[in-house]
Amino acid sequence: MRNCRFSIEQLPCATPGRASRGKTVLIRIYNSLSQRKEELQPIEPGKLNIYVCGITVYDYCHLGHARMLMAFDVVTRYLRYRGFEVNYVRNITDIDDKILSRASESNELFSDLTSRFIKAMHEDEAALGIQRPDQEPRATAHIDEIIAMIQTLMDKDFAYKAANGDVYYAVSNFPDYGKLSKKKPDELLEGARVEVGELKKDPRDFVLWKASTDDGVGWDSPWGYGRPGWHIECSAMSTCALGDNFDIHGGGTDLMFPHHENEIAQSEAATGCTFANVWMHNGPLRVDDEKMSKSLGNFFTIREVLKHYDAEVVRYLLISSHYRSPINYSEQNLQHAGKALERFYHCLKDVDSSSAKTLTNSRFEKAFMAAMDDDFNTPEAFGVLFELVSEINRQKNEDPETAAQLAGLLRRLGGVLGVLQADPGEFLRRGASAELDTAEIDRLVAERDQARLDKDWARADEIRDQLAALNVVVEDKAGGSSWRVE
RNA sequence: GGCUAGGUGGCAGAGUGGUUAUGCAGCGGACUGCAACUCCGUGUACGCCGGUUCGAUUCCGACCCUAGCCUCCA
Repeated sequence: MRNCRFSIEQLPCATPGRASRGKTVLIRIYNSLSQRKEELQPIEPGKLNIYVCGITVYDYCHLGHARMLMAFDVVTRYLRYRGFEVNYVRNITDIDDKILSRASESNELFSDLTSRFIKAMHEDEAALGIQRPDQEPRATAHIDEIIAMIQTLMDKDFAYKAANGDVYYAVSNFPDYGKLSKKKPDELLEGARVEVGELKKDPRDFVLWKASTDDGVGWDSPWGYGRPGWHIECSAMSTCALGDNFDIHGGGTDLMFPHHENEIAQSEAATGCTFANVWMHNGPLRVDDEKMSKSLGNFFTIREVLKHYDAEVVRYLLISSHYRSPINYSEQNLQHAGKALERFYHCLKDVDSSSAKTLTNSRFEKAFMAAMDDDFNTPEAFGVLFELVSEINRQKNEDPETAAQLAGLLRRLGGVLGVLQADPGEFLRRGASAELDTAEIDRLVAERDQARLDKDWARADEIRDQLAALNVVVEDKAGGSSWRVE
């Protein structure tokens, strides 16, 4: 059974699509920290501060990144649709060992390398229809805040300088360490794979400031020239952007330990406040049922995938499973995703909703919200949208006006999830390759229509076969045939 | 080994203490010149073994299996 982790419990006077500023909003929380479903936490009316661990920009974004970006894209889109004023912050880690080694390989400034990949990331996001965060802080722009936080930790005896110049966090001084990932101190100490360095006082300790060696990249600090550790960057950037305490902290489930655990340790030790109220972790992405990795040869970047598959199909695949479940990226699942979208677009194609009255308070919209309120249950929400498709098809002939309104609703709710915004005819013809002579196809289809009017079935079938050889399928309709690519 | 999360019909994927998920595929029907497309209808499911219960896929316990994390990782 799937536990409810995060559910919008109550939103008085919530007029869908309209801001409900100033209303009292309660969020039911059942997250990794509290493990209590009943716990209700009021949040600042109408406002939600979200911080998500972003990307370390040393290469093109891959499908795993897309999964994370998509999960929180849907979260923020839905919360906004529900009337929340969302402040979505997602950082960029632009200083890191991997970045430095890549820069040295390609013989360029590390900042040039990160600039390139940040630009690429923005392109990939846009291609997938992912809305940009409200703030996108970069680690290198927050060195002062990072140093200040480390200094605070030093002052409070939560950090110490080691013999080699590195500064470490003293885990043993933070009693709650492990509360997020539910690890007990002795388990961590016993873990055979935790390195026992002479520099660390405790094997669980982690680096806050790395003394810089000979690569030349670094900043001056009270502990000497160096650069920040990864974990402290997120603590400093989130606090700087959203304050000591904020509503939701997100990221991939693989970051829960040690990254998010360390963030809690750093921030709560430094500020004395509860760090994030809710922790949301998106599940992993797998490829053909295996972990995606370069060594397995199943590693895909977003831009590679989008060369072969439609962005909306990829989006549908990524959000048709629950955000916490693993997703399996495979050819077969992509095809299923494409088929599902075709069903929606076929429905929309036949009904013109452009001039229809906006439908409010529909039972479909209520069901949609009920699904999404319950921890962003996108699979169930899509189930509701498919029911809506059935209803539209039923009403199409009986009550076109109602059908048009329902189609408008379908588009509007699809928009909340970032899908169903394309022109239906255009979507259904996507995949038409450049070699196809569309004018010639149009001519053949028209000729076949005439042959059918003349009841020249032999000629009509001949043309149909001819088109089929080009992978073109004709669809006969009352007012003339259309075609699409198989 | 430790921790965490799972095991649902041919596939994908929700959910529930007794009542339809949904999509794809299959089957039946409508439509069609015949088809295709589309639409409508339709199912064989809840890892194994115990327990609680009037009743469990749903709660509890044991077991088996899988994945993630424990090292950089979204």
